[in-house]
Amino acid sequence: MAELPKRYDPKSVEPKWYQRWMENRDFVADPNSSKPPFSIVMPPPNITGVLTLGHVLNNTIQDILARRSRMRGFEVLWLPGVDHAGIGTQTAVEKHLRRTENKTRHDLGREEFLRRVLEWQDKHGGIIIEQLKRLGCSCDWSRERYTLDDVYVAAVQNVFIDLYRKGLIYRGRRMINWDPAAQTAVSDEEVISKPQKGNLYFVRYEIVEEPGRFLEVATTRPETIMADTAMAFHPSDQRYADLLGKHAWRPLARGKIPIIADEAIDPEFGTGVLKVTPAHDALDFEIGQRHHLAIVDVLHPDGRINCPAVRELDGLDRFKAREKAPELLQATGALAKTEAYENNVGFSDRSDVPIEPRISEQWFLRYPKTKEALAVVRDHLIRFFPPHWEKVYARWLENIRDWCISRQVWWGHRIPAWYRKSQTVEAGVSPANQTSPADTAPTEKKDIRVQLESPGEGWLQDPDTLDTWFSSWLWAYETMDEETRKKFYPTSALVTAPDIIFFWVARMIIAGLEFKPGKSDRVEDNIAFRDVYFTGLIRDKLGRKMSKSLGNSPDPLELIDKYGADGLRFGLMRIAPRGQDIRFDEKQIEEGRNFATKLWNVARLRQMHGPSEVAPKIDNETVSIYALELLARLNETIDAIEAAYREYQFNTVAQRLYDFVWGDYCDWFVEAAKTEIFGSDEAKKKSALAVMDFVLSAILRLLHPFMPHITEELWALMGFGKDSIQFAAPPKAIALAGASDLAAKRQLVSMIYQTIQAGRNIRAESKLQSNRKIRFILRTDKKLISSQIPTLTRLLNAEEVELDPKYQAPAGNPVAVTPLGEIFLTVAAADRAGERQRLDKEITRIEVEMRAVEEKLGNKSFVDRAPAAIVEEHRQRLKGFSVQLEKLKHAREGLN
RNA sequence: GCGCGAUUAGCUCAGUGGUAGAGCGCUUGCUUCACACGCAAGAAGUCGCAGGUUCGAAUCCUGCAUCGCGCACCA
Repeated sequence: MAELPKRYDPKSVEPKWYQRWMENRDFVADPNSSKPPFSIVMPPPNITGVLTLGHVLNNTIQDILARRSRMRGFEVLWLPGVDHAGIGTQTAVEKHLRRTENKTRHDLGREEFLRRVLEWQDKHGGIIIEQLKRLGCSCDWSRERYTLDDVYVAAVQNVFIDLYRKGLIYRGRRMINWDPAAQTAVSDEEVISKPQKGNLYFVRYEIVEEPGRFLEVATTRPETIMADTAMAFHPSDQRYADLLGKHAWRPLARGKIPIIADEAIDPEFGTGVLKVTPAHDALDFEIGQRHHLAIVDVLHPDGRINCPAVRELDGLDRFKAREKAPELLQATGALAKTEAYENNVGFSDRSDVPIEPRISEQWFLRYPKTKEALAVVRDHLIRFFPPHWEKVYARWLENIRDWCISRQVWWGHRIPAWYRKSQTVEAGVSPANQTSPADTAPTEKKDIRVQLESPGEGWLQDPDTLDTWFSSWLWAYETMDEETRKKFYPTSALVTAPDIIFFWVARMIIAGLEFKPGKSDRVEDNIAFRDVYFTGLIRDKLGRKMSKSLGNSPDPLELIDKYGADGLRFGLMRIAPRGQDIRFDEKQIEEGRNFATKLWNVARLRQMHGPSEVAPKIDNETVSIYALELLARLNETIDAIEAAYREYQFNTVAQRLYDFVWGDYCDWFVEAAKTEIFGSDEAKKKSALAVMDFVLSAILRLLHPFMPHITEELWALMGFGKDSIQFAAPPKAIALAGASDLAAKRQLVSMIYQTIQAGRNIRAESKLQSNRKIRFILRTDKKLISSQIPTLTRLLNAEEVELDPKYQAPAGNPVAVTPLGEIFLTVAAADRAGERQRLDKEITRIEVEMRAVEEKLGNKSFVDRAPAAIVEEHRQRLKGFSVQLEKLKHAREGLN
């Protein structure tokens, strides 16, 4: 075996192994396998997206689950794919079009525009898939799916048709959220409310029946006054009771509007009077319905004012009009006053512009199976990690409203509905200046056909497409063919960010329950997944969300170049507490890289002492006490890791492995074992190397899910297995109970290690240079120790450690009290004053601790009521302290 | 307004009733035969505040404060 280079080089190792894994088809899932199934479907990233740290977090976790399951003997399917992202992709292409050709999609026409999107997709699509491969993701790429695959499109359309026939999908004119930038309807979930600074305008409306008397109204939207069709106050509001049934003059687009009373008005707000604008506000719309008010729409779909009656405002952008309207009111004396005001405004998640509430004819879904969806989570047929998301989920389902599923974009799944040619197909663009109340009842018109194929001559297809999430909600099973589904559905786990709990997770649960893709009709066979793990959000060092505009989002590919995929994965996982937001700091990735180097080097050390054994045998009886301690700790680590995995606590797994490898293995065991490795006793040397091999092999297997490349490389280099580590069984705790005096031996090791630390401490405190070889004297009555002197000498970096049970220390000799006895530093030059100070400090510390323990033991309640073991522990500590104190005080006296 | 989460060392975070922890940063010493992406030692915390339960609280309960998130309201 060639000597390993000093540093691990991920750049050459990582691509090499990934390529080999692909060539061997190691990630390909076999639906006919006799192994038990484990399956995950990847939350599909946008096809034209690029890898973000969020993706890294997400997919590393999925890869860990997949790889661990593969090692544990499961047939693993990790199904990857991409999403067409309707509005997102269309917007990107439109922007590009505007910049390069100064054209809109309407200039090109639907067919040409879609051709351009495909072009765009060819150019930018698939990048993220290659990036996921760089990360080491063990997806079954042969099954990569796309939400616009032919079969998938057909499935989505069939689901639409099915739900329409069941009466759950309907078309209706209703108040929806309109995105004036993207010019499409969006769902409630796509609206984000943000506080917005603006003005509150107090406008006076003259009473028609009582000229000279005015009703004053506070409004934030003076530009919609032309659409007012009533004035309203609370029925119990005595201030205005006498005006009920009278009329007011609308100050812009002057006209008579009725004065009404409605429970929905808050008398406390503003003047207690509301101007009712049914076309442009959801609450006003409801009031309008109750009072059969006319609906006047004064906005174009792009947000410009549509009101020829007021020439000054007509055609103005809504925000310009909001400034202009008060000026007009001012001129006629209708503006009483203006106050600065901050309120919450709904913004489009997509285009980040204020949403316009708007009446529009759209397709809606009345959610099926909401009660069942609540039940499967409440009864833990599906488990959420961390569980507090169950409440968020339940709240959403309990207050669920119908889902507006049609989008006025061209890129996406075309709605399989057909209209007779004679009928105007408006599709979301509602005619302006309606004068009659909208029909909000589900429409079931005779001249609509919902089916895949055109009914024939004279029929036009609905121009709209479906909400992207209306295709995503089938992702858990429509990505699988029947054979695959039989083996792998329901999926085992879902790993996702919590911000799509409503968009995706909840809807997938509903889809599973409604469409029953499982092998039987039982609920258990149809829920989309068993466990849902919600990751945290990755924030920057200052706690801000990562965003393109802030430029605070590091490029994961650069991080991979710098630290290796394994370093990035491990570093990130170690700081990602379950379901808590993560503050990202590149330092943490550096630590991941350093850890990889540490692992590499300890393997390098081992490899310098000859070839490893493939299956090293450990003899509990002949093995050194340090080895026994290490093996016991390995067992503890394995147990802790198992428990952490069960709770999806990946940071705990990573931390335990880090501590075990760096601390227990490298810092303590390997250093102690060097006595034997460099010693002349061949049997002991062999035994020490076998333990090194045994534990290193276990370490590699435990680490493989987190750091797949370096572990595979070392597995091969060390010759621990002929086959890939990917399918090696994870280590199990080994039986140590048989080892004689295990507890006593472990205690001895602990005492030795504590003595070493004490010795190192007095050396450092005595200001002796680390590289200076010095003599220690250990005063102890423990006979066992003599055989451990070489190890003590090595770990103390001493010239010699002398064992002298009767040593009489000269005055001023540095000393530390340890569980083994006292350890002395024999240095003539030791600084007496410094040593005095050190001892005083130590004495004070122990006295303080002692007093606390004494106090506790003096408390009768404690002695009577605390568990006996704990009381005994305190007694032991007290005894230890007094012995220690006596010795330290003795040493201190010698210094006077 | 309702709900959820957070508050522990300078920073990022572990720690679910019994001696306050890690990594980074900082200080000191070291190129010692795997590793300076390293080794060794050290300093550093009234565990947000106030009550309560308990022999004993960072940990359990109540209230409050601050920060963040979600939902509702948003004239």
